[in-house]
This record gives sequence, C-alpha cells and structure tokens, in this order.
Amino acid sequence: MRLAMSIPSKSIIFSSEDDSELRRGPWSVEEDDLLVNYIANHGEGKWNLLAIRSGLRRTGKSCRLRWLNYLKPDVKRGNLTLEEQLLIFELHSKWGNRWSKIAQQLPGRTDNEIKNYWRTRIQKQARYVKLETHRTTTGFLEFVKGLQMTRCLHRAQESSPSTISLQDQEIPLPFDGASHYSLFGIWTAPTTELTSQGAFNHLNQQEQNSDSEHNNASSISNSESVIIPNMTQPLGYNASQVQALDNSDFGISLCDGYSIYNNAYDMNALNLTATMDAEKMELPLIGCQISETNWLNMEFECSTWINDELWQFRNIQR
DNA sequence: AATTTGCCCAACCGCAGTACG
DNA sequence: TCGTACTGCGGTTGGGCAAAT
Repeated sequence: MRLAMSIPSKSIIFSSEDDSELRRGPWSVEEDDLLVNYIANHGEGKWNLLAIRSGLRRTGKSCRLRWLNYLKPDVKRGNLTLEEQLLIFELHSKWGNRWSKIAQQLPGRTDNEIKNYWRTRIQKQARYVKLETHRTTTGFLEFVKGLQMTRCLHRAQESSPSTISLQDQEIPLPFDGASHYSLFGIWTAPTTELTSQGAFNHLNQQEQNSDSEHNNASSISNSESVIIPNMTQPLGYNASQVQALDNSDFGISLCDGYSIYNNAYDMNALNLTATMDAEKMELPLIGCQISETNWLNMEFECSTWINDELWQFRNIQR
C-alpha cells in the first residue's frame, strides 16, 4: 500500500524565501496528521478556512480531496470485491460516468477509486477485445465461448450448489487479463437495448427514467440505446472501418460502437455493413454455427447471455 | 544489472452548481 | 439580482512501482 510519502516530491512547489507558498503533490505523514487532528477537533467543511487555520500549506480543495479520498476513517482500501465489481458494472450501465453517484452505492469506496478502476481494468480488456476483433473474429468467438462456460458453471451451481463454489472458482475469460471472474464488462455495452427484458430488469424503472435526464453527453441512457432488432444488417467491421477507428485519437472503440475513451456509443459504428466471410465458423462449446446471416442473432444472443450472466450471478450471490 | 514499458492510483485542474451576503 | 466563495464532480496528469526486455 502506498501511503503518503514523507519525501517531498519534485512536484511540490515551495519557495526557499517564502515559506507560505502552497504545497502540491503527495501529502506527507505530517500533513496527514495535521489534517486529521484538525478535523477531529473542528469537523469537516469550510475547507479553505481549514486549510488556513490548520497550518497546512495546501488549498482547501486539496485538503478536502485528501480527506475524502484517503484519510476519512470509513474509506475502504484494497481491491474491489466481486460484488463491488458487479455493482459498478451494473450501475455504470445505468448511470454512465456518474462516479460519485455510483460511489454512493458502494460504502467506503470513493468516486476516484471507482473511476480509476473503470479506466484501468475496463480499458485493458477493451484493448484486448479490439486487438482480437481487428484481426479476426476470434475475439468475439472466444468471448462468447467464455461466456458460455461461465453460464454452464452458473447452471451447475444452481442445480448442485454444493459441488461448485463460484466464489472460489477462477474462471478465465478470454478477454480478461486477470484470471478471475471479474466484471470487465464493457462488452455488454450494446446490451442496454435489452434492459426491458434483460438483467437490469430489476432496476427501478422510475428511477431510470428520472436519472436518464441527468445523464450527460458522455454516457448513454437506456432510452438512447440502439435497437438491434431493427437493424437489417449484421454487425461486423470491415478493414477500413477498423482502420478508421485505429486512426482515431480516441483510440479504443469496440465492435459494439462503444468508445472507452469518450465513454460514448458511436452509433455510426453500429451501422456497419456485413463484412464477414460467408464461411461458417464452428463454435464447439456452444454447439452452433455462425454464418453471415447469423451474426445479428449472434450479437443478440451474446447480449442476452451477458445480461443473463449478471442476472444469474446476482441470484447466486443472493 | 540496467533500461524500458505498462499499470495503478493519488492528486490536480477546470467547470458547474449552490449558498450566502 | 448580483457577485463571491465554497463545494462537488468528472476528466486528466504524472510519479511510483513491478514486470518485461
């Protein structure tokens, strides 16, 4: 655990002749103590005043951030649990990048922590997916197979709970760099159109509606989601489209049209022409075949699976 | 052993909303 | 009603560290 460093960072601004210069960068242990003691005696709030009276050469803003994200006693440290990952994923699908709102649902977790988690874990997986889909359809197929595997495990768990402990299982997913059954989830982005019948059914619809109007442009509300069944063309990328995405400064865009970097759904990316080879590809684990004309169904089924995974997993947890 | 690369996350920044005089 | 200060939020940056080369 990286704690506050007592060694001043080079980013800390100070002046040899003027000791009142504001400090920046990592907090020292002494500063932490000062802040904790002050708040213990005077309470939170009035951060600018606090910064002045406490003797800290920090801005009030910096003090507030340090307290809320690190020093506050109820701040939970350590890795996010599986349940927390699940909840983050679920809430992000609902609220988008409203980190503080998501954080409110995870006691002890800060918006900053959740934001960092999302950016690092999810982007890493997104890169993997992109890499795979760039070259072949293998990524998608592997992804689907991975899901199928997890579903089998879930079903086994349901039918014989004593034989398989999902909690203890390490279920490798092809798109997940980590070996754990983590909730990676970005792939599920296109599934929002399924929410009326999918995993997020249980979300309070009224709340969804009221929240959707607060969503900023960087996120997508359920009402804005793409209705895949209305599409007349199978999903898929052709080389030029993938190349176009590569050339984009936004970097990561997934085959579902979701861009990690700007956290938006690229509707244009969804309106793609069929480019898959007509040849059929075996999916042994799933026991079905995919042809060009089946890609739409494949996408749809995949969406359903993912929603099911979440839904079933929640049930298992309960 | 030295260097490079990539990941993680604390901290900062700018902006918007709110409270208050 | 206006101006200012405060607070909260989301996006971004950069340093530390460990793994890879």
